[in-house]
Amino acid sequence: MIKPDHAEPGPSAPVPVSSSVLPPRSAALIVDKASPEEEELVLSDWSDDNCEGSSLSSNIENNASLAAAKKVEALKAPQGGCNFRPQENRSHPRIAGTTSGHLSELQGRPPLQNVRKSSEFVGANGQAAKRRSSALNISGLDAGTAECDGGILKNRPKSSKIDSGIPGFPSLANTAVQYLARVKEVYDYNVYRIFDDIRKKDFKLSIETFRSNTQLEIGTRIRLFEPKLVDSETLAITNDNGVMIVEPMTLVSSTTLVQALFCKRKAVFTEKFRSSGTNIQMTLGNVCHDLFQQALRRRPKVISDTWFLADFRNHILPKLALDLLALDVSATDFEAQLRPYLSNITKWMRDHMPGPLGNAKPLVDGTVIDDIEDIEMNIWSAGIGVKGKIDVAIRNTHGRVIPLELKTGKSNANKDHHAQVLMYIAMMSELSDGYLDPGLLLYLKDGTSRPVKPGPYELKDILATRNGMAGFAGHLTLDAFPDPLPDTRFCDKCQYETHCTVIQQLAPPKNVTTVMANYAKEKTNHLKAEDLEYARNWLKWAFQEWAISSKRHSNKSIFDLSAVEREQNGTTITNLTLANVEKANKMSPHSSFLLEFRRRDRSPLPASVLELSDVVTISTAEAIAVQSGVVNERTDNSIIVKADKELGKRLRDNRNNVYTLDKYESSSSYSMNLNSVIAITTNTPSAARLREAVIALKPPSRRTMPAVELESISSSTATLSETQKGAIIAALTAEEYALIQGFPGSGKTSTIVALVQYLVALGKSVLITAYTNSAVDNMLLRLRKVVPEEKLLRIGGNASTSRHPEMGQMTLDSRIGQLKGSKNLVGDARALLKSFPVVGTTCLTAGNHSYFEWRPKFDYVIVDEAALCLQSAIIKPLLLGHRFVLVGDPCQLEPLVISTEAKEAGMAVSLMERLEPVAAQANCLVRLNEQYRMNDQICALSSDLFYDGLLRCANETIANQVIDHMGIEKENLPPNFLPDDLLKLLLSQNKSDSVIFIDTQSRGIGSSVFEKAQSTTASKSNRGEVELIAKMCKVFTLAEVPASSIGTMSTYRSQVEELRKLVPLGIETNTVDQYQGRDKDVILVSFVHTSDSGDDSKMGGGILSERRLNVALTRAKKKLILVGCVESLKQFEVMSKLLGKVGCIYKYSSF
DNA sequence: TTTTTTTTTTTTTTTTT
Repeated sequence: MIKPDHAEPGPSAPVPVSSSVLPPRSAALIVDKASPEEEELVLSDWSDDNCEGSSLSSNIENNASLAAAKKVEALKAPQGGCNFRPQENRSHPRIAGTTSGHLSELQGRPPLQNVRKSSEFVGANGQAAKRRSSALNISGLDAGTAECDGGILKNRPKSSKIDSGIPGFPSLANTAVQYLARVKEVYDYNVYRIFDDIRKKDFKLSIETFRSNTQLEIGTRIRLFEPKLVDSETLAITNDNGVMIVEPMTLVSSTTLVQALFCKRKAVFTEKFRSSGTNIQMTLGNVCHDLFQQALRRRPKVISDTWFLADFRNHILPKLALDLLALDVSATDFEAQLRPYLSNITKWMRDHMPGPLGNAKPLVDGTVIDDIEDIEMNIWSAGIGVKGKIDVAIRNTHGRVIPLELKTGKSNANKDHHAQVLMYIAMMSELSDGYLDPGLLLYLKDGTSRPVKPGPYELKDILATRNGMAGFAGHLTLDAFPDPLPDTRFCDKCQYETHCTVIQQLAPPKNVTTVMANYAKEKTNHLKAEDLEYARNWLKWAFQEWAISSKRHSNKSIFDLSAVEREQNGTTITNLTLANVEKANKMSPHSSFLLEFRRRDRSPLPASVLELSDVVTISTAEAIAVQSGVVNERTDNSIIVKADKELGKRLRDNRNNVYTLDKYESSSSYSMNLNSVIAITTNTPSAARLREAVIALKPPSRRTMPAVELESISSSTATLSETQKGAIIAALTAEEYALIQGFPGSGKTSTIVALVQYLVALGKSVLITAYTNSAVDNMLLRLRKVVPEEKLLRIGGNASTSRHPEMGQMTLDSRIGQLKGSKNLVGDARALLKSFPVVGTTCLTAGNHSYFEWRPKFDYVIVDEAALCLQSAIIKPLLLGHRFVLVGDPCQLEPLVISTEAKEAGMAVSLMERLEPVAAQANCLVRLNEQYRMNDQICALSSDLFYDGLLRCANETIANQVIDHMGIEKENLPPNFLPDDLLKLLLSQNKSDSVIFIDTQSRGIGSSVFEKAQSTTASKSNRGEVELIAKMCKVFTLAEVPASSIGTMSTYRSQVEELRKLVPLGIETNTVDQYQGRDKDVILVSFVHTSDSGDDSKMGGGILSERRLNVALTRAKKKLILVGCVESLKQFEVMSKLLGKVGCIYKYSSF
């Protein structure tokens, strides 16, 4: 038996392979010139056998792999090509020569061919497209039609020659020996009947490896690579044969996977909670990566510490100010810590980069860099179910592309880093020819570098860990967390300590040591049973919501459907060409890039598919998700995506590339809600206070207001009504919190503005939040008129925020921009940013932005539209202040909850609604019941139906306002446009004609004008109502009612789309939900339902809720026109009540 | 069992057996 060479003690350092010694193109191919037969035989020279760090393996493994290799060889031989690559010969050239003895064993076999020709390499990027398109002639092929088969493209070459180069480990690129199956039946422990989607055939599958110890459930998807063929109908995965990937479309991030090697439970928290938080080491790491990659991109003439330092100071530091603030590190300190890294980066680049940048010295694996193939190469692999970003993809002089992973931490042998590179190697091999090239680790702290050589068993071990992770990651429930570590030594350093211990109480782990159980108990001692119950409910509901939404829009479809199919589903645009690339900021070398895509056939892009600020992935026919970005601009014909980097060189240059953009469904909002729930359980005084108010429902209290103060208020709030003043006083005197219920049109924004104005005058600090960016922007723009702009700061915000020029000045970016050239950036930024008394941001951003981590607490937190906000979304902002004021109306729209189960259990109850009874009793609730919007006819409807008659007009002028217009000449209308009596009603200036219900009488008549509501799979529409409403709008515009003061609305999205097509220009059409908070003189509502809408009683209940109807009825100031089929609508209780209140029901019949 | 819709780049960066 031949002993693997590196089983022998080898203290000698690897002999560097100089490129001048070896023939070009074959430096890695050790060829024994003496033996012609062997000339063809390719041996790897991934020399260096100081393998402790480079392999998890031991001698046992190597012996085993040798044995495995022989098996593989035996298996393959009959098929023809001999793909055997003797792994035991991984040694440096000198030793390679001495192994000819055992090489001779292999003589007589067919020579190896085409195994490692560089021309076969097909990378994820450039080369990929180029090579494959020429080889397969798909350049003329419509990528839209390129078929997907579970993530493995059908047009991938099925070469029988491809192998992994690692005996005992299958090629991941060889689709001929792959199975993508579903478990149909469980025969026995780890014996299944599966249906293979590729061969459309049943197989029996037995799992005989110790790596898989969980039973698969029926319906589970699995991918098998090169399983053992027991017979024509039986497959086996054994320790030595085959690899199984469970749920391959569930992508586990390679970094999470690596974390799992330390603590599986922590890794699952990372995937599901993604709690933010940074530290100095992480920041150093990010900066070093950035600098390294910048140098590779820009290739300065001379590489030096000075270049890096200048780049850092000029371009990175300004963006880093906020992070340093959060870390409380000065720029000087940070720079001092950075310097040693810079010299190591410089040294590595000078040594190893090709000229003129460097000296092209061989890397630690003996190979020489030819070029940099890609930077931050993004890979989504549905083959092994892993995703990741490869720091640097190096092309060496043999044409092989290998991953280089940069690390800034300690360089002592770290299995985790090794494992991460192994995943990158596997993913890259899948995209190329299946050969597992070794990768490299570079430690920038001390400049050491290590090769990472793949071994079959460690690869299998990591993939087994991935399978376990995928099970937990794909399972969105409170009990889908791995058991905690047995001991607690590292727990207090873990950022998920609270998550972990709280969830241990809510969902006890299956196996837990007493030490750990006690630890968790102790850490959660401050929580009462009701606190835990609250956390349990909200975590459970958040997971339910997440689970439903991930089922509906899953990023998995990118692997299951072709681009054309995905486009039909409306989340994708394909058949695109890259029309233009430019820098977002031409002055900055660190600028992001704007990638403009157009249809290849120049046709217009589908409307409303990918919209502004949607996150998208960019794919080509060959590789999924080569990059991600955000939609920055959108016209009929082009879409511009903003991305951190350019597309790889070859991708960009290949004119034949066909691109596909897919909407990326982010789950971060669910994570944020989950984190918020955890936040209220923490052991801090502010969380304890909030628990008392929110969970224990402790009645709030008020202080008495000194007379002086009272006086000063009345002078500065002269324009406000008495109730509005009352609201302000309630807020000012609240010890814990106050609620302001703003009835429709009651001027709650004015009240908030006055309150903030007064607080600022008193020298208090205020955080202003709302769930939506537009509500926050709206408030700040109003505030700007009464509070100096220097006191306002906007954190976060979307594209439309920065499009308000005035808003732009208030944003964090522009505020920090003002400090340009500062000698003490971090200190100055701290002083400046602390000085703003008023800060505006959305609820979710308040819970996530680093600014709020260091800033002193606010005196007040004011939440607008609080009744629209989930309790879990509101917790984090409330923790940022000493007391809070919730403003909203629980009688209008409630928080959006998709899961009916969660909704029925109470998830849609907003905090405002929850606190309302306690606050009312404690005299901490003020109702703004005087409204400044509707005339008394319109007001009465909502008042009677929803407010027990409390809602009333603020004054006579409001109560008596009627529509103002110029009248119309009948001859301006087409003949038979609308009946005369209807025209008269519409334009009537009698107040009693302010509310008109137009009964379309369409139930059951099958009229050609009123089509039945189209019950498609999606939304509903009613063509007849659209036409009627469009006609009425026309009447109003002819009578010179300004289009901007007319609005149309419907509960259904598709009806809104139909309306938008027909309604005269300038008239706004929205869903009812979108109209909340807004008003128009004239409002026309389309109810859509007719008799044949399906199961009416259930349907209407969902969409025609009391709250939604309340919003619909309270948007019009002077004229409210309701259109619907009375017969169909009156079966809904709330609608029949409404119909009883409407004075004027006009029966419309088509003619 | 249907419908509303806002957040949010992504994946990573480090530390610890």
